[in-house]
Amino acid sequence: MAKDIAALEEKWQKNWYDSEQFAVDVRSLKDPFYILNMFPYPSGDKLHMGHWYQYGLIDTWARFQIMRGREVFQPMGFDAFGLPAENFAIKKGIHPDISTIKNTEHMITQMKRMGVAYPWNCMINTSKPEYYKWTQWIFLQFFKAGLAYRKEAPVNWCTGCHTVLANEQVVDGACERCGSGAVRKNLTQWFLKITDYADRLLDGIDPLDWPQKTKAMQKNWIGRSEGASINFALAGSDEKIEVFTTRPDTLFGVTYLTLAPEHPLALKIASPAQLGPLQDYIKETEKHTELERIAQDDQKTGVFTGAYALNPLSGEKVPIWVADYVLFSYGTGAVMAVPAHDERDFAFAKAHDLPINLVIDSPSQKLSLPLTEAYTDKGILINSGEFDGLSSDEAKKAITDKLSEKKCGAHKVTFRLRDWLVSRQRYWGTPIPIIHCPACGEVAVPEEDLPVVLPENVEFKPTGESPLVRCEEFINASCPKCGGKAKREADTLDTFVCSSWYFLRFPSAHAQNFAFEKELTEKFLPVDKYIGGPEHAILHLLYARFFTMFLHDQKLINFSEPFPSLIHQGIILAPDGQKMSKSKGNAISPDPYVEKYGSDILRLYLCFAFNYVDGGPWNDEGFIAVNRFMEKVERLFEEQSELFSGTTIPSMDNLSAEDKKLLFSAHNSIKGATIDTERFMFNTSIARLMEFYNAVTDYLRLVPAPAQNKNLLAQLLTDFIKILAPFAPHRAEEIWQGMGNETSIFKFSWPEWDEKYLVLDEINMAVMVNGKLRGEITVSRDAREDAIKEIASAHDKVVRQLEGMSIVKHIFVPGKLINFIVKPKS
RNA sequence: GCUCGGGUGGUGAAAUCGGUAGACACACAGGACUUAAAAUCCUGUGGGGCGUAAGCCCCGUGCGAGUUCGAUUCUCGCCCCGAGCACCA
Repeated sequence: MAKDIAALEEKWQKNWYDSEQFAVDVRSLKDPFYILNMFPYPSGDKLHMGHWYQYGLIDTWARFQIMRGREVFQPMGFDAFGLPAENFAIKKGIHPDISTIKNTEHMITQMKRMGVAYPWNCMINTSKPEYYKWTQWIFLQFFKAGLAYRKEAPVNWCTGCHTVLANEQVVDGACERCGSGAVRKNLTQWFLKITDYADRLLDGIDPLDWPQKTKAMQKNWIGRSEGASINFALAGSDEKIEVFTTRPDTLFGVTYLTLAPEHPLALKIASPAQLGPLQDYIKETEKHTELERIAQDDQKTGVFTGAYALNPLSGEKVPIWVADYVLFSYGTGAVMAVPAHDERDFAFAKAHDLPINLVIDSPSQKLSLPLTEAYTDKGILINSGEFDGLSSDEAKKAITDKLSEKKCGAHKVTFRLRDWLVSRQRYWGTPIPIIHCPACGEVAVPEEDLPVVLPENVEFKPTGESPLVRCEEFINASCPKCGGKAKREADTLDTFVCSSWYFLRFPSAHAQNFAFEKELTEKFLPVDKYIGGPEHAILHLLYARFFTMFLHDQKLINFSEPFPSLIHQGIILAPDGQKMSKSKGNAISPDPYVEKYGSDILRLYLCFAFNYVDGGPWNDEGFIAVNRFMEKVERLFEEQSELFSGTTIPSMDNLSAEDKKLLFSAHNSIKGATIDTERFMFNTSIARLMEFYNAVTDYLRLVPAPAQNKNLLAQLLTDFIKILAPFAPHRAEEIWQGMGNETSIFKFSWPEWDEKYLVLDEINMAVMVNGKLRGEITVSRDAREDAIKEIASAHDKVVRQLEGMSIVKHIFVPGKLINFIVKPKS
């Protein structure tokens, strides 16, 4: 059996791919329906269960859309640059270019074994010069627009991967890839100015048809806070310290200022006596990884600078401290500390014996010094001069206005989002197309010289310095401006840059002269339905939106959101309910199941056993169920094979009661499967299909052969197999061919249901007494309320319930129920 | 700590503009076919109680309240699980 299935599936794969049935001629499509799966990175050489779940079931959805008459475009490519692919190559001891080619080829073979309907003619690979040439080109557009810049900044350095990381790639203070601790280093790096788009990225979220959670995560990541920037004058100097606060209402409660260790004024303002300890402290904080800083989060360390600042409104003189609980990269890198009304400031003040002044009174609890904890809620101002008695909200505005008036502060909005660090000190990535000239500075590589090709013969093991630095023929160049001796930028681009525009490339996958052809791109995009894992909720989805907005502003495309509609597939867990992982040894490989049962059965199982967006633990028993169903279906079509020759379109007059019942079930199933498949409810779609099957076999069993309506059966079984087709494409093609058809079932359209067959002559209605179900009655479809009331009140059980009771009123829901409200007779 | 999900039979799960909870399966039990088993087909299957039986009654969607003729669905409070964020001033 197993062998036959393998041969059967291979036959149809050959059929589809040899005839290029699913290839797309992008120019001939009029109204394309763009279904996009997040593309895989070839960090391994095999498709895992997650790939099957995503690509297999979305292919089912795509085939369904094809049969519904849509001009489906469901392309596939490979996100081949980047650390995962490079680390794989290092582990195997081969060049990443070779391992990438091998891995992608193997993955394509496996996808074909899955039987996906991809337009292979539109495939892309981000590590090929024909692609990364345009990644470089887009980078240069950012550069020319002033949105790609290089600066020295404290950055996250991964000690394991020997490269800097983006903020988004640091998870719990560690590298999201290798888990090594990230240390802070001051380095000169390339950034993309995503912060310029913070407002638009935030405002664009609400209208998106995305999972609620993903939208919330992205909003939190962008993290808009409203407050004020306030200037504190340095006592005895012209110097000013700017702080950001969301609580200007607590300004009179400031008892000290705190600077981040990296703050440029920190050492500058230090008194001679404090300079030594301060330098030691700053050096000490640099050594710690983010991980260590988080671990010691209760102990608030810091050192006094010896300098003082003046409160702009109260004129009070407060000490200035340096502490590493203040982040240099957020706000202004300096905060006004209000220990009475901020937990962190409170902890710091306690630890270093700094004064605590109460300036907000709680409306609900009595506050008095000494406080046992900070009171961080809003309240009424006290000890705040002219602002006493105002509420926090009123005071925020009043104090900010006053500061603006005195020109020492202003209303300000700050974002949590930082600029995106895109340079990496690793080999396997897109070279940054910049030349450093001693005379001209950073110069863009001229467009006609693109791509800047990644050299092959490079010792690429990570050392902390870009491997390209040591590649003489690469690094040495002449300045495009002055022609003088210059050096190329040796860093490569983060792989997330490659994937921030790939969706634009697919319709013009092989274009030589453009990153993407404007007309085609605008015809295909934005993507109609985007599918991928929830792990990209922030990183990729945020970057891609940023790129799209930028390219829109450059007038290169006419839309600014790439993915108006997105869903995340769930995660298939190991049978123990844990995440599948190689290290835990609990991973279920799809391969043995494909070998034993075939790819359609694996696909069917994944469709039927889970709610698509939830996923869940794998279990073998459900697998047997779908295999059994498939075999029953094949047997049914074999037994009924004579139906498909010699029958004609059924007459819908003179149908027997059984015929009508069958027709009802069939159309009910068609309707359910259509609606449910459209909304990714594959499990219930298959349940409807099983009901359809059960209705047919009940009919065959209960209606004597001579009375069976052959024409009707033939018609309905034809509908049935078409519904099955997207879920079990190979097996359905085989059955379809067995029915005498010569062209692929996917060239035929999905069946339509007719509401008129869903209207029954008689309907069941619930009968309730005081809201409790007491019985069921069968009434004629067009029975009137009073007639139904009469029948219902005559029902045995109702009669019993009505004993000694009088009916107060009744609730009637047409077609559903009648509910009698009764009370004891007085 | 904050944000967002979720909690329904022995199991995977259905059903929420409030309207007959548990569709469709798995597993299990009984039966048919078979020398036997497998496969297949039929019947039953939320829990509890009463009854020889047909049947009847009560309880039931994490827990406790509330709104309603009626709540898995809405509101409030709580418990538990998952995911994400986390010194963001």
